Amino acid sequence: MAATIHDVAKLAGVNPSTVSRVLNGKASISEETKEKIYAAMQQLDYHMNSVARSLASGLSGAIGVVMDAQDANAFSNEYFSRSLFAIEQVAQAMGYNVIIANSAKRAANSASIEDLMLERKVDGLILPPSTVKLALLKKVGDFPYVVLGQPDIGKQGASWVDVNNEQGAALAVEHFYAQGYKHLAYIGGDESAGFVKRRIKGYRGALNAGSVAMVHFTDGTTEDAGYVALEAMNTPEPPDAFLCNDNLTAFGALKALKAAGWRVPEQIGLVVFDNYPLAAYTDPPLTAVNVDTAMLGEETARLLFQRIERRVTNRQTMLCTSLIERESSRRM
Amino acid sequence: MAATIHDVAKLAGVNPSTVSRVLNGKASISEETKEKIYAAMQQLDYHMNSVARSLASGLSGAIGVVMDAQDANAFSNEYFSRSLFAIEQVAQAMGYNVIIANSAKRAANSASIEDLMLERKVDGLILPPSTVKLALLKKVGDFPYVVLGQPDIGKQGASWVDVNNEQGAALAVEHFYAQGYKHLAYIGGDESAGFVKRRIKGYRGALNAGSVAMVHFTDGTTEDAGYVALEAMNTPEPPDAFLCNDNLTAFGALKALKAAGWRVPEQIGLVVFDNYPLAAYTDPPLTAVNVDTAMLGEETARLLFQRIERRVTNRQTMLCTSLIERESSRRM
DNA sequence: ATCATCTATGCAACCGATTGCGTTGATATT
DNA sequence: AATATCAACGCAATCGGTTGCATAGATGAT
Repeated sequence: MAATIHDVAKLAGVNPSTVSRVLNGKASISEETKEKIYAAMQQLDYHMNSVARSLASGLSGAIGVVMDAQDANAFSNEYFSRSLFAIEQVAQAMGYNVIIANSAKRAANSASIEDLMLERKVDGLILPPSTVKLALLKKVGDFPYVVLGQPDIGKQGASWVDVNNEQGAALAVEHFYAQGYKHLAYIGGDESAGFVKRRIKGYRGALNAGSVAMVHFTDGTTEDAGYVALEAMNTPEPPDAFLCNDNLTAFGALKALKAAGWRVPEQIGLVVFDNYPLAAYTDPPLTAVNVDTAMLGEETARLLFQRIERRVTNRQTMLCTSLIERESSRRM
Repeated sequence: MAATIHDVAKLAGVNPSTVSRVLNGKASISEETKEKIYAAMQQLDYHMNSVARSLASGLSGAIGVVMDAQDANAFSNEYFSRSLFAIEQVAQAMGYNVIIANSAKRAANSASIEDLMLERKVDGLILPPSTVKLALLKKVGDFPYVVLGQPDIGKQGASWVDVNNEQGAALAVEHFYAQGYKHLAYIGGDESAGFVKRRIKGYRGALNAGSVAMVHFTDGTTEDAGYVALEAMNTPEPPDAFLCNDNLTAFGALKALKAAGWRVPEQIGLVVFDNYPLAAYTDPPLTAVNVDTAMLGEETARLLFQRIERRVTNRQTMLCTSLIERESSRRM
């Protein structure tokens, strides 16, 4: 068996509690005693049993990150992955572990998500907006959690961090006008999603007076995006620019438009939400509303740790987007 | 405070150990007593304290998945993400949690990875090939772990699960020949990576007798892939088909080739390793050597759990690839 | 009727830390 | 010199389960 705090104490000729104090730097311990204890730990190759510590301290030393990926493809969602990376960075710096859990495919019970909290496996939770409406949060009480994304509904006063979708959409609209596009359209996404609604709100709000807001929802697939884009072009007053809800949409629209003989960006401008790595390598490269996902994850994790330490009250944070201009919307 | 096993026992009028037995279904307990205990648990809204259980049982109930992402972009690596999704699925079905850890950006010490094991935070570890050479594994002893990917070096007898890269490359070569391409080239990747070496080995082995194996390494960027591809075309005997090491390479090569006036697939065939979701939406769509990443993750997790339960000895598994034929290599 | 078996449950040690309280000796205060 | 203060460390309870051993009662075998 591995050495325990008792073994170390015996070898160093002190009480286990003294070893514990050295380990945690709590009370005042003489240099001499510390030396002996460190030497003993070294000799026995001592490593803390974090489980025992958790039991005694009441803290698990882990946070849970919940996602709601319907399938492997959704999981691989760049947006989430990149945030997760940042979250892990922050957690590791804080000495915390990150436990991931998928709420979507739970075997008939999202209970296991709650159990992360109820069975004290984590000290805090990062949740996707979709889970906020669940019974889950009723049980949360004042358990520390932060929503990664603005919840559509749910109790007021929840902590969340999100990108400013309205601002991002407005940024794209302004860019379109600046480049001489006049008849804009929003394409892609699902009306029921809150972030889509907010983008459309920002898009509408930034339109010139008198403009008609065209919005074309899709089923989210690349194929449907292409189909819907062409359909939009086949109207009395076709748009000359598309703000694409996501990268799959942009890929589909771009492909279909080119195949139908439209020239991008000369005839039609394209801007996509989220600067997916490959956005720079399409033909032409896509102008993108950039979401700093690393920052998003970082802020979310930071806020969660502040909540865990009870240092702050609940709060909501929105991160501004920026525009990365590429060929797909360069007309001037 | 939340209810404990003692509270439940008192309310049910039994001994805590009896409650524990009911909880774990261990010994024989009368239906009558069970009823009383379940009722008490219900009434008190009892939830197991998994930390206490871990301490007593010596099992953490979690596995660790280590990755070595150098940056956020690498982390978002589809390949890894999709496997991770499958791993989480299997773990959740087994009642285990998944702790993720990034070995690359650890604050000056990969020690925190070891600590997952040494501090008993996890019962098993899924490691990337790169970590196998670390001092880490020296400390592993018989601690259960599985490498996700064939290690380049490291002690013999390690457990790993990987896709059969040689077979995949051979599959692509055979396909090229079947489609009438004659002068093949491998492009992309880094010579030092073991999986690249294995792909090239498979590629070479499948070439027709007398063929010259052309291999062009890149720095992994899309830009360099394009540059290198054009350079390859600008030789006395240019290739008429490229087997691309990864999707960024394929994107870069495709873009550069088209820009230089080459027609794909008529003049030049393209096959890419790994069926990245967007591979189907390039122009033309890319033929891909398909890696079943979900299966990869699933097998890896399964093997780990078998190792944890000491039910199997170490073993190595290779998954075969399949070819998804699309336009980029359709000449016939 | 006696003894072996078995079922159902209690008892208490244990897992490996943390921590409030108490004690001891040394230094500082007046 | 007597007392207050404080640094340094020991003691033992505690966190919430698990589990080997013991035991009482019920059942079965001979």
